[in-house]
Amino acid sequence: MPELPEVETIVRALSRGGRDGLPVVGQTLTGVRVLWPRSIASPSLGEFMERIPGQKVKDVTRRGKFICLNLSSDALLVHLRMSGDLRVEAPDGSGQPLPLKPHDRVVFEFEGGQRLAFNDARKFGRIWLAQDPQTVTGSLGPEPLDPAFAWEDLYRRLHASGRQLKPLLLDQTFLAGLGNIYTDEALFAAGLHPSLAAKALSEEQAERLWTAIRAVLQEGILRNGASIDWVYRGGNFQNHFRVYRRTGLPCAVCGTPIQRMEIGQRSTHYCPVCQPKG
DNA sequence: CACGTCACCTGCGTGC
DNA sequence: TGCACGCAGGTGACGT
Repeated sequence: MPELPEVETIVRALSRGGRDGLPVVGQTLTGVRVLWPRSIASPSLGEFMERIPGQKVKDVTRRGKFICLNLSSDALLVHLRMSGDLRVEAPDGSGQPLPLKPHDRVVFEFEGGQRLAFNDARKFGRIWLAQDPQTVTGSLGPEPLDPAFAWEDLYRRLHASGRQLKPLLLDQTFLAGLGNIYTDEALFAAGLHPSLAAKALSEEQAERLWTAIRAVLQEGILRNGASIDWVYRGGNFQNHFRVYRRTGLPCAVCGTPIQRMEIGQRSTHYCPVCQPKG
């Protein structure tokens, strides 16, 4: 499911409240229930459950598509992959434990009865507990919205690659945070064909791509992400897609039907006129 | 190194 | 109605 804007939306809600109304920052963990052990990537299940109780959530940050809950002595990292989500719940006042929802995989319990549920229908999501978050996120590429990330950096990295634009932009070690939606939208906004060789881009085209990537991510965040199908809650960027899942519909700029192709086993949507190959 | 293929999973929409 | 099939926001492990 979630790409950078969806993850950022969740991080902000966990920090300040929002979405579910309840922040987890400042709360102290009392324990964790693991209903699908494979959701825990590292350490072992036993160690994971042992190290959690007593740790307080200092703050919640994001690196690429990873959610990072910074605890008293560890970092709790969550990757939602395709269908994961985090849900904060307050105790209902009855004194009874809150019921689980379908596909709840891991439930964190806080002092005072509040909970944080990791829900993941497809079971692809993973959770890590690490002293140093870098051991998990260390190989990620630059943050596209980092003020220090300049268009010249993108240009240099594009020219260091022998790959096509689409698979390259999806590679998290190249740039952290883009997924299938925002890659297609960014390439459209930049007027670049998804199968262009990254090396072939001019400085001007690289700068356009840099601007486009940042603009679509910012717009996604502004709209609280995209909610598609049954998975994500709250965002409305899906109502503003210009190419993603719009196969056959007219391009908003030129009216040409949007086309769909496969690149690297991922469906790719583009306007054949606004995004020429040449 | 770049690329293709499969694996991991469940649920939903479509069409027969 | 039932069922097969294709498709889905992601990544990691392989083999070539």
